[in-house]
Amino acid sequence: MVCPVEGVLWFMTSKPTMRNVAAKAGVSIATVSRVINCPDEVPTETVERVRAAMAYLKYRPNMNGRRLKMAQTRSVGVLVPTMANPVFATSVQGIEQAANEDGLTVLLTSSEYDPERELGAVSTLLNNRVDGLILTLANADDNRVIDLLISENIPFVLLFNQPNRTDVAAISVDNAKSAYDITQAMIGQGHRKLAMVAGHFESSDRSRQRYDGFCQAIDDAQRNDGAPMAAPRLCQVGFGETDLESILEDFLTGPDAVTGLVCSTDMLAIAAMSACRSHGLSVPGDVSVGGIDGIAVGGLITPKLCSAVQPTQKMGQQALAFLLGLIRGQTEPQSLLLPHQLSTGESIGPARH
Amino acid sequence: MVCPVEGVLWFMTSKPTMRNVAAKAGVSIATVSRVINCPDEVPTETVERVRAAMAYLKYRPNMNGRRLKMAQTRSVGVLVPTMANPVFATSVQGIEQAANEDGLTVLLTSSEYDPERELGAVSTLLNNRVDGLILTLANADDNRVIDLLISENIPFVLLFNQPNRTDVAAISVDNAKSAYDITQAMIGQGHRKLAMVAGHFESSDRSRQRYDGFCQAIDDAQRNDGAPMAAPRLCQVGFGETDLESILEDFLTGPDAVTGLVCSTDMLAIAAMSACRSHGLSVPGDVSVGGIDGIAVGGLITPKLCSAVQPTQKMGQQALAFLLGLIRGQTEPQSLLLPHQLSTGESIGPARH
DNA sequence: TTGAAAGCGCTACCAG
DNA sequence: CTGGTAGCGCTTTCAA
Repeated sequence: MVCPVEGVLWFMTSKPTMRNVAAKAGVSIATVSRVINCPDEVPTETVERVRAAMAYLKYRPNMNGRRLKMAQTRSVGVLVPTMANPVFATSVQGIEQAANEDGLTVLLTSSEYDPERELGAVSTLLNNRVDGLILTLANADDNRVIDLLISENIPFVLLFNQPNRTDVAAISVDNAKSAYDITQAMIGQGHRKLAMVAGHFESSDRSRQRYDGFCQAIDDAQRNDGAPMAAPRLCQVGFGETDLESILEDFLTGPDAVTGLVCSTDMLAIAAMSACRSHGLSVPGDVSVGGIDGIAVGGLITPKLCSAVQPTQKMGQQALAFLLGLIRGQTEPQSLLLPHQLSTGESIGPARH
Repeated sequence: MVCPVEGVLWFMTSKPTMRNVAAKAGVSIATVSRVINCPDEVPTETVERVRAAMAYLKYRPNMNGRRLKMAQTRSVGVLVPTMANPVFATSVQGIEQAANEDGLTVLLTSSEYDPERELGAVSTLLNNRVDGLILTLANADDNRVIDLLISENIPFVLLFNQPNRTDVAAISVDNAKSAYDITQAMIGQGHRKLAMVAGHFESSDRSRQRYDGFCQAIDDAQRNDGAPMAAPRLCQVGFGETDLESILEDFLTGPDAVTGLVCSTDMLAIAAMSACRSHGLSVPGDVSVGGIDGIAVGGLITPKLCSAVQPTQKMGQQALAFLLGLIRGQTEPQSLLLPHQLSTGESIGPARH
């Protein structure tokens, strides 16, 4: 009986494997493997015969077979809150680009800011035996995901998170400092009544850190420069909130109306500016807005009048490079705080007519 | 000698496998497999013992082993030009969400609008034996990727592409019609001199299709309504172009200056509006701008004065549902044209963050 | 320079 | 209801 695997029937039935290539080229599968992985150790003539067979059969190496055998899977897992936020999306673009250059496969998941889904997503990624992970967590402190990753001893890099503990790898801007600088700049422009617009703290540790910086700046201005600052105010907005008009009403109207809004993120800044206009306020003029994040590389929009900018796509690339170092054991986990660039004055924006 | 695999040493050395679980629970690996895949066929008592062993050992099923064995890998590949464009990013968010609900793993790649990279990325995806693909191609006509996919007989859905051939699955708005409607609306507002701002045709077939619709609308207005239209003008912009100020100068100044710009995409509309302001023009007022795309669900910004909108996140979800149908063989490939909603008047608005 | 063979972790078939 | 077993496609010794 003809061995079906080296016969002809499989041709239409299933995808060609190394066996078929080997049979076609008249060599063993070990040789085919060598041609794929270390062609230098095989005579040119043989290499060519095998390559010809591969081309003829349209052979495609099965990564799953390889992964099962090898220690490394050459894949990385990525977890972000949502791709609907351009900040995260561009960072993923950076990750993907860098991964592509290294021939790594990217497995993508999103949590929608839900810690429960974070855990599930990471679990799936681990089941896939990724070599490492890049994550943006809702809250990086006391996080079960981090405990899990550490206990499983798998390399990971936090992106945008700025955790308390210093033994985990993290790449971020200095959230508190960014907010501090923006607030200070706005105070320098004469603002005395300021509010911060931020996401709920439980779904974004960045929010809380930025709020801290905001308060600190007001406090310092009062204390050191004797500026007659109104107490810092906070407007917390839930993720997914689509319209800030009514939410911001208390802040934008009445005798205690603020003259400036410091926003925790670009998206909130855009939303806030829209809300300002809905209330008949001009931006700038009656009110100023400042935002953190800044979408710079490949630059989309920076619709803020005052912003702390760090190119997020580049941050993604850096995160992958960092992760690679960890995977290879060449680097130790550490917190990397990237400098932000403060840009004041009006920048481009669809928000202005 | 103690069999190392069931001994104790592996504990620190390697990850636990079904063997270890089986040994711990005092059953065979076949039973462990059943507990995972069809617990109903196993007595409750046994199930619990096995589950306990899994928990104790922190067992994690290895998807690569499973994939090697099974016909389906329960993974899908996604290819977009870039995640830096919110339109694609939100669509990926939709795909990821839907995939997550179905327990599918998403492999993400990006082409940066480069056909060469498209082919490489898809090739990698196929090496991973994904069950199907969702792709946004630079140009879906006469595309080697499509030929490859068809010859390999693997299910795929085009997203945003609107190919000539009718035997491939595609989900898109009607590009020509969108541009036609926007242009018509602007003509209705009194504009007689219009230009289209579009990406280079070779890196986006949508651009060309939208330009066709633009020209058609002007032609029809002239022919049927006798409107004294100036000839349609075209400003082609390379992907990644960040500043349209000088590029648009010829269109915005001089005696032949246009009064309106129809933009092929949201991103271009944003950039165009910015350029208009740089030239001292108010938007709207001296000039009007209209854009196609529209980021609606999860909506970021729709900074257009006149736009054709179709929620892109939902499009991603639909694409995955469509793909699932193809994979299961329940659906035939067909082109799905989603309706666009024409929104005129000023709408700058944010939404989620 | 090459090949035979032993698995990687898993599923599914078949026999008990 | 359970266990033994034959691979899935691949890499990697170890011999020849």
